[in-house]
Amino acid sequence: MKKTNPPFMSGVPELLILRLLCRQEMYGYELVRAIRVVSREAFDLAEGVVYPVLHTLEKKQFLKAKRRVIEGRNRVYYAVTVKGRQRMAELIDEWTRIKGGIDSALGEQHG
Amino acid sequence: MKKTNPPFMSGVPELLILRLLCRQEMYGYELVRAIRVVSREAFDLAEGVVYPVLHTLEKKQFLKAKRRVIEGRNRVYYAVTVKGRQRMAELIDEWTRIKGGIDSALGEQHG
DNA sequence: AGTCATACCTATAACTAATAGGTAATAAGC
DNA sequence: GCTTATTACCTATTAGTTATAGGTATGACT
Repeated sequence: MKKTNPPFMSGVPELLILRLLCRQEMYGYELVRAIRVVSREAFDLAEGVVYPVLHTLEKKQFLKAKRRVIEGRNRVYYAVTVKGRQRMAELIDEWTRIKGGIDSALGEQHG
Repeated sequence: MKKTNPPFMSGVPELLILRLLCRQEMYGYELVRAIRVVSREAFDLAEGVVYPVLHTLEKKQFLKAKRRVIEGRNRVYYAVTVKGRQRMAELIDEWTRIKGGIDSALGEQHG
């Protein structure tokens, strides 16, 4: 039995990754830890989540990958493209809209 | 080409439906319009979305269905069970956690 | 008779996060 | 020298959910 399709998580990994990479280039393993930090431990996305998203975003030309060897280690750094920035802006708009919709449906007593 | 799995929508129909039915019993067709209203037009869930969710929630015993004939029309009213209220509380907790995580990841400049 | 609104339903598709593995190199501890 | 932990990458599979696009039937209104 596997716990999949958890509520409210669709689009979240993509948004977090684009947001972090907009600030600075990073590699996958680094992103996994950064997501924990910037979300204040709200998210703890496994590598098995992050890497496939990176590959998908690269295929869609939202990211550009650069392979580098640092301290004898092979790293794949990702940078956000112009298309990627547009995508992030769209996602933030969607997020804002949906957050507003849910919160007004819940009413103010639920914050 | 079909637009499926839109970002940030997972869990949303379930939460909205539980929330509305917690206030009062409603039937599916009524829910479709109510969702538009309480979300201030942020959501416009089609009947093809709402009905399957209702059936799933009933199977999981989060809802109880009562068939009635009103003004010559057949309606299926749904009421939230105790289990359903617990489920809604869990969903709201999740929502709060995830909203907090995303907003702190985005930073305050994005509201 | 014909159209619109009401009221219910299902089959299919598309996608996506999560799990559970796997590989390989370096660093640290004993 | 050997073992373990950390770094760093990867993929196959599953499970489940929203969205679309249809369909059926009744009553109201023209």
